[in-house]
Amino acid sequence: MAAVTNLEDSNSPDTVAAAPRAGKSAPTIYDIAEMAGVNPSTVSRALSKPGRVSAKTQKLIEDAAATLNYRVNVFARALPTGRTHTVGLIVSDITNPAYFDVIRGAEAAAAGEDYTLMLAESAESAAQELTTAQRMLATVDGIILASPRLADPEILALAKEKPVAVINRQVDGVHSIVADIDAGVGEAVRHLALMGHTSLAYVAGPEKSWMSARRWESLKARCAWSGLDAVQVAAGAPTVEGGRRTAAAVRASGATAVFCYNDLMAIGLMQELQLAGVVVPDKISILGFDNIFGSDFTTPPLSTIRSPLREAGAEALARILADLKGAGSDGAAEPLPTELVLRGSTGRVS
Amino acid sequence: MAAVTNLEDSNSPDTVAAAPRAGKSAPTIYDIAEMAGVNPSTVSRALSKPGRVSAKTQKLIEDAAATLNYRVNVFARALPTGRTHTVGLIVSDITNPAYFDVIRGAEAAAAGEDYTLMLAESAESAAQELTTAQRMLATVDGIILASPRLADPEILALAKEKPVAVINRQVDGVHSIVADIDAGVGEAVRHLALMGHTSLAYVAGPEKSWMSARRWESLKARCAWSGLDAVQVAAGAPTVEGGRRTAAAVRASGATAVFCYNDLMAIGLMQELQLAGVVVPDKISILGFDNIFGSDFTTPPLSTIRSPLREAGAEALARILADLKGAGSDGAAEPLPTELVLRGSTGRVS
DNA sequence: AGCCGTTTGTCAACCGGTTGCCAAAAGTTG
DNA sequence: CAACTTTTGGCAACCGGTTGACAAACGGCT
Repeated sequence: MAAVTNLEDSNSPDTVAAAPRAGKSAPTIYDIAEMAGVNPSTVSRALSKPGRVSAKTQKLIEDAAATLNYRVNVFARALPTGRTHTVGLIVSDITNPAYFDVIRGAEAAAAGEDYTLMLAESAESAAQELTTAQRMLATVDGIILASPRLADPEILALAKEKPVAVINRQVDGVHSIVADIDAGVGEAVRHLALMGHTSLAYVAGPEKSWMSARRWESLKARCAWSGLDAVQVAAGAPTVEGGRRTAAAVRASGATAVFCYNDLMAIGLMQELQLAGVVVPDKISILGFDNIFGSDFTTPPLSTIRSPLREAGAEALARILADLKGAGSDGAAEPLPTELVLRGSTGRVS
Repeated sequence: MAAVTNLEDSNSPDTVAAAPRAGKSAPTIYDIAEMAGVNPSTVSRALSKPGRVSAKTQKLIEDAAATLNYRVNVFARALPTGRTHTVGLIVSDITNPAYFDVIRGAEAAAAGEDYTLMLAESAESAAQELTTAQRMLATVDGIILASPRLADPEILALAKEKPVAVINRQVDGVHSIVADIDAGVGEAVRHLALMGHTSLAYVAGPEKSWMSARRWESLKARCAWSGLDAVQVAAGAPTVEGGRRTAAAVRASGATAVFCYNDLMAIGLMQELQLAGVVVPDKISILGFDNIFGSDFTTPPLSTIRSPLREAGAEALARILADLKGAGSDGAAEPLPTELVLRGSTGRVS
């Protein structure tokens, strides 16, 4: 488990000063109370309940707090309130660059609201995801699950404890942030059809991945509509290595264009195919999903369907904060847009 | 310790929109005390001070804790002790894949000791790194700084508060985990000399980067020893984009082989050079550092000097934990080994 | 049994905030 | 100016653990 802390605190990098008080311990609201000549509870209110005390006392207390360089003790605050100003984010695989943007987006949104992000990974394991989530439950105010491998009931159980938002998944009763993959897939299929492809294939990701199934359905539907063939030819771990392993099945399928569950797999597949002498895109076109870091390093650079991951992260965090603030959780927002990023791994059928 | 599969009441009040309901309060040591017929403080000791209570009572208490499915309230514990069982890790840029392994290594080491990792990023800014670190100080037991941009005195100041370990940097008086770059650089220079190169160049990273300076020194020393020319020709942000910007300077230098501060820069440089029609490695050989994810996606695949980042992360965490446990393990361990990874971006001089 | 040194468990005082309840102070109104 | 309403600040009781001091219980020994 790891956390991304934000840094709204504009405390001066005070070189020295440390503790104006003799003792080394940090100043408390009692110190402030004494200095301002009021009761500790008044200090507490001044600092956390805006408007509860008079402007005059407020100023008095804020000044005292400033000169003492006071910072709340988050543990002391969390003990009675249960609130930690922290939101957890669990990703299925931290080495998947696709999560960069999710993390960045959530982090930025958190920082803006004076919240801290706690990051953890589940190593593509549903069991680990569950234990991690339950461990987190004790120390965070809400949880974001990015591409969860958990089953719906488990997610709902978590949501009963604390606000939960899922990314790349649709779970009824839980904030679900999903990209409108139909848009990107539609664009891609149209493009491939134009290039003369008639037989498309899909390489699936993990079987527990809701998004993998969703992508396949979208592709299938679109192909049916366009009168193209579409088959799912393989599945595997959503990694470069996983993609490599599907090469044989893909070749055997005879398809001239193949969609992969994500860019990582697409890259692995392309590498393996090229190793076997298959020219991309002349012999076969390859498409990924996500547009991750490095997807343009390959030769040819990978064509892919871009998802607004950063926005997804920010949106997930915003939903949780809204829940926390008691604001009535609004309905499902409209899905985020996706778009086709055309590079060199797709081309005219030979 | 104990895995906690706690699904409790499965009575679903139908599809209520994410009620942040607190749930029935978690069991406390008071509940355990009552169940076991002892005093709460005895429970506390049984659970945290091994050997302080008799084996009989110990068992009694552990059983009660197990049946109640008890978990300590970390806030309640942290309040009087100040210990949070959390270690912070600050990386300079979370989108740099080089940190994947650092994070993974530290995370694994932490999990093994029942600690939690808190991750933060400083966005390559020394100021932000400092505020982030100071903010973290309040909630972690120790801090790991990966490739810090901070100045030594600032790092030492942090180390005075809580245990600190730095990765990719040498700071006297602070746990410093550095790779033995001389080994990898030596290998690389020997290889290039063999290939006929006589004029090498170095593209530096951020000026505040200790590691960048160190790499340059190592290269310079090695070249002097081998009778080769070596010049630092440019510097820039340690990113793909930063690497691109150095292309002109690199070309102008006339060097036939260039080391880049890291793989990201090497990739950017190579892309820009190729765009200008320079053939790699025929016209110019390129070497990176770190062996990051994606460095083998390029054409030609990047030759690089591999650092044991994962081990570094684990080692840093171990040092901090040792400090925390009071074991004054000061001794600077021997540096971690590096090695040359030869791929396609280096070759015989034309 | 009497004495003495260990264990082992209990009491109570924190750690540093939050918050319900109440009374004093301030502000309004007739 | 009295009666009444609204603010504002203080008191004290938590939140759930940890820990020093101390006494009761225990065990060994003469």
